[in-house]
Amino acid sequence: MTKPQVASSAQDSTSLLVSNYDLDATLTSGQAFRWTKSNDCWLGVVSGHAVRLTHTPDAIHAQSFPPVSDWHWLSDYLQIEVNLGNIISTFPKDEPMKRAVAHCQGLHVLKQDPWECLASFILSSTKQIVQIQQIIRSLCRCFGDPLQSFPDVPTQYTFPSAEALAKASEAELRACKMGFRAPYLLRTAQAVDSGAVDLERCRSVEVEEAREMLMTLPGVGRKIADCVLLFAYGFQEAFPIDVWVLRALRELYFPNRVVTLKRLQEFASNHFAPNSGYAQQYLFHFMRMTAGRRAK
DNA sequence: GCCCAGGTGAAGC
DNA sequence: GCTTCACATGGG
Repeated sequence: MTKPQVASSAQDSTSLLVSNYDLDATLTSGQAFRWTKSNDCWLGVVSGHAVRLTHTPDAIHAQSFPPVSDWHWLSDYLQIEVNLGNIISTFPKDEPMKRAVAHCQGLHVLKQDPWECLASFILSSTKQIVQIQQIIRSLCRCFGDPLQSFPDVPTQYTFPSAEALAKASEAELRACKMGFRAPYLLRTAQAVDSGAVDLERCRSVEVEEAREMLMTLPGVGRKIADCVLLFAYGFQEAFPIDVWVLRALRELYFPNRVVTLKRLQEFASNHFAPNSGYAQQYLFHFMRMTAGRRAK
């Protein structure tokens, strides 16, 4: 629920009323890579706005630069209207899922810009989250546009457009330390910029067709496609399986058995339906938060 | 030095 | 079809 807004006048801040929302868990769970925290205040860029967020028990307080009269872009990004209780009630009532839910109170799945999400996850393969953040920071400094921002923070940059990256050279991209992912990002940027692949079209087709479209892009396989389907397009049935989730499925659901990735993918989309995407994100965050201290 | 990280694509059976 | 391997880079 948002506070009633005065439609005509721009405001530099607002409060979004929330219940059962954990901003820290949401912004640190490996969905989005550009948020930084200092003094209990999250700083990021959403829809071309520099944003600062703080959290109290019943509200997320937001500041925008420049001021705006409509905050829908932010409440949509944060998915504050989503009722977590309803979603969690659809999870399987098994022991692993109960433990994951207990560790992830208030974790929401964001709704991000498709291009930013796609490009970010192309850069994510076999990288730790801190390194993905470093690469993307460097990419935004080199190819994004400097943003009018709060006077007391470093310059913020927009996420570079497909057009901007399509014009870059592979060597310039490699200078952002993305290694072998550089040609993937470059060729994908060119495909999106040229219109060969239309990211807007994924909004109006079924999940299978959207996944097929995304997987035609270089550097985009099943896992990265599923991340974009879930984190940008809101397909709740997507279930990205990375090394952490693979570990979760094998250790918690199929201990001492040999199960192929394909078989696990089939199991997951049935077992965790209809909100498998949320379930996946809870398992992912649970595994990372408890790494090294989980009883096997 | 080693192994691992929100994988993918190509080459080999 | 399935398995194996190279691919850059940095953290632990």
